[in-house]
Amino acid sequence: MTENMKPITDRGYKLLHNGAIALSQVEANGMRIDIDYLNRAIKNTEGRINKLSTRMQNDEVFKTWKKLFGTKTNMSSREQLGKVLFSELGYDCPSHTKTGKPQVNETALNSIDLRFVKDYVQIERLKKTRSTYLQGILRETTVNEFIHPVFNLHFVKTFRGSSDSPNFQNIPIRNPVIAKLVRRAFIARLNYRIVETDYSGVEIAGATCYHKDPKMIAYIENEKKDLHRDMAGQIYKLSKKQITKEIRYCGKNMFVFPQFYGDYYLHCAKNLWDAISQMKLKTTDGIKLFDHLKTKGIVKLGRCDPEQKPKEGTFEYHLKEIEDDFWNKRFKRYGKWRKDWWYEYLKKGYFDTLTGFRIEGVYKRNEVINYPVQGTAFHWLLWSLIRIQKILNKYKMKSLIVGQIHDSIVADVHKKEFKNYIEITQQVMTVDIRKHWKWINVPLKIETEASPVHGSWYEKEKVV
DNA sequence: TACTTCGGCGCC
DNA sequence: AAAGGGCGCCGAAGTA
Repeated sequence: MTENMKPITDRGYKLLHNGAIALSQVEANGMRIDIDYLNRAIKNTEGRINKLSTRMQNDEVFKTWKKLFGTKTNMSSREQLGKVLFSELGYDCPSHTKTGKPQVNETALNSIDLRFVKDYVQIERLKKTRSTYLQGILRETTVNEFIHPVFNLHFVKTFRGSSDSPNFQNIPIRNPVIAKLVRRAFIARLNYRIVETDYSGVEIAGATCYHKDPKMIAYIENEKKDLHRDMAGQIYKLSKKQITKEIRYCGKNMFVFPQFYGDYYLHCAKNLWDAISQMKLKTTDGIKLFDHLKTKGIVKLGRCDPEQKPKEGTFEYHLKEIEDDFWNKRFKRYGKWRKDWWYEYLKKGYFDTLTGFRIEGVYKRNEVINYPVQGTAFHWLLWSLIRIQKILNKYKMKSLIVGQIHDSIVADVHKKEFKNYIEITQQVMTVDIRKHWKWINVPLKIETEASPVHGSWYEKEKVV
């Protein structure tokens, strides 16, 4: 256990006890791996890396690099690349690390328009894929072609779980090309299909059990209401009809979630503003967002200097107003909870989760607000996993739980048990759990995705 | 050679 | 008043 966490109720203790037993079975089950595919994929990736590498070595920038570092030249050294770009070639260094060195991450590199730099970013992405994933999974695959990832319950200070050897919880999914390259290696057993069941919006629901804000409850209960869309509309001054999927995405991932995690308007304003050009945002009627905002009187982001008050009429000023409105009007009760929860912690020196644990020690405000929510959300998943596995065992079903990713359960489901498995997860994760924890004050929803029989994890598709 | 720290990046 | 929460794994560079 981490030093500052302990169960303070019988239920809390039992959850971890039964959770450890359940996860040990998950580990023993393991997931089937296509070794032949992995070997092919490694070779292919190798080829792509070599091709890019050759092109880079013929580039003018590389000559400068070699002049600077001679025999010490290492094309995968970010530090060296930083010196080449920011000291030698005179490009602007947008930011520095906490130890004062130039930051050479993807954001910084994307600001430089050179083929050499684009090739570098691409090659690093492929190397990450090769080493951490393709080779990393192959290394952990046993002679009978299974991996058995470890699922820990006692390392994470928020009461979440973690996974290692290999880490089952960070397999690529957002970049579709990389996702396919890696996930194709995870395959279903013969006559089985891979089924992944996610709790949707679980942290928002978890938080609602603490703050009990009636407006948030309404958002969750009413299928027609959509917080991310509403915020996107307020941010970019749009009507519901004008909001595209991309614009909603920005509202969700650059305002709503960051705000819940304790971010503030300056950071949000900058991201939301940059997204307009980077994602080429347009309304559903094809109007560029910059043009649209101009008609509403906003033409500038503002200086985004934390030391200075934002000027009226700027986008940052607008975001400051939205943030105020968000916490003091729209979700007034939630905003009050955050203050009360923090001051209560300052008085007592600890805080308790609804699932029966105490977290003691020195924490920052954002940690005190986030830990109970993150932990509670994971405990819902863990409780469900234990219950589902018990049912699978009790009825001697062939289907097996093979992994857990914080708010989702991955199983290898026998083709004849598919419908049954869906019913079990639905019952346990949305109905039974609310009988176990009476303080859950919002409906819980799940989403299921499944691969074809004999398919790979990459091929999963929504089950309706 | 073995170990640690840092920065980076994959995921929720 | 402060100003994004949580992981694990990799390679580079420094140290012993």
